[in-house]
Amino acid sequence: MTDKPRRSDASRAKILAAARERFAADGYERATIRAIARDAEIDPSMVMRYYGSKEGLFAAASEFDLKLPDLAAAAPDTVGKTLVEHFLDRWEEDEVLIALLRAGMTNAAAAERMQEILRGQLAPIAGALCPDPAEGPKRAALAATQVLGMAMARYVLRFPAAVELTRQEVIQWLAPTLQRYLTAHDARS
Amino acid sequence: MTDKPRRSDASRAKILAAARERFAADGYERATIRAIARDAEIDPSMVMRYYGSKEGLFAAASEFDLKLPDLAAAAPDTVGKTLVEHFLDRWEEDEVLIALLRAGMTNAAAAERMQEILRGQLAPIAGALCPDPAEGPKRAALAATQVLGMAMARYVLRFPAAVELTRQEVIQWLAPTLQRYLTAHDARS
DNA sequence: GTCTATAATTCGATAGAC
DNA sequence: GTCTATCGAATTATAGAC
Repeated sequence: MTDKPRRSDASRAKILAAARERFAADGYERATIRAIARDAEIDPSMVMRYYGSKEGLFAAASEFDLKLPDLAAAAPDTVGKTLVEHFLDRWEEDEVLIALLRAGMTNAAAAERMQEILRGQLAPIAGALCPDPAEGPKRAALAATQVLGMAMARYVLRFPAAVELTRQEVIQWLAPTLQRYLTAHDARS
Repeated sequence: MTDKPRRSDASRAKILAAARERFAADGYERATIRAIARDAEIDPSMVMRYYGSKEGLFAAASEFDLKLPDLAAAAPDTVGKTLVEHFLDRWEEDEVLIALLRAGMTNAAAAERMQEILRGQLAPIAGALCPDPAEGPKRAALAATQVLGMAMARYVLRFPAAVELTRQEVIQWLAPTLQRYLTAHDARS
């Protein structure tokens, strides 16, 4: 499947890096191909040539792997804590998640990509953790509401009180919530 | 403070209603003044005349009152449930909250408006509920992460598993979370 | 592969007749 | 108050020279 390396691979990588930054910072519509090209020190027409259209560029720039750890292997009662710590790291090391979050609010392709990640990467693990495997999608969605809500308040909307939370505080407050969403036998436990 | 009714009040109201719909459905940048005017069956130049600019129109269309009930009066252990029920109603009856959520991701004025609502309307109540009144902003921000995250997943991104949750399920899963964020003595209780 | 030039739209905003 | 006409700027995308 892997093509032989093209001579333009360096340019393509620079474009993708610049695109991720711009989409993360400005959202889909405000991030212009011109600005991305300027950041990448490349002619705008090259971006079109390589990725066909703005949508194609976004699709390429928004591929993402959650890199979830093997939660089943860890102690069952530390699932929530492990997950919060993992997401804190991912939010802060990779701007693609922020880009998806910002763009997903107004761009259908971005919203769909988030759905794919949820369904393909988080739901299976949730199904393995919760009492009824059939509830995987539901448990994953619940966990996503809390994780995405924190990301939005802390990294996008930048509510002062959410930004000022220490890493430890985020972990301590959110871990029990995720633990319950993913492992509780029913909502009232 | 109240000016005498202008002859154009009906037009202004129609514009505001159309603006709320468009901003909620499309976000700030994709919602055009031309489209809003068309929906309101009014000339686009009238919108500019009445509200000065697109930003002015958004500011007028995004005024919002959470209409929070008097939580201190209710039974202390039903605070979470009461709050989830209230927000479910507000999300579904008033599109301004969705508009703010969508627009807040790329528009600074919208994000600021959300901060005002959090600080002015939710934080005081949180301060009255939690053990240490000084923690009002922090507790309110935590509650907001969960409430906004659910709204995003259910009404904006429309994750199937989040959309399919019944009203009862949303209440049962989220109520204990909000209860803990707002009333727990510390994160680990 | 790279760049210039430009097509084709669309937008917010303004000027001015009536 | 209402509308027509239009400006000026910005966008994605394309055609074609080198």
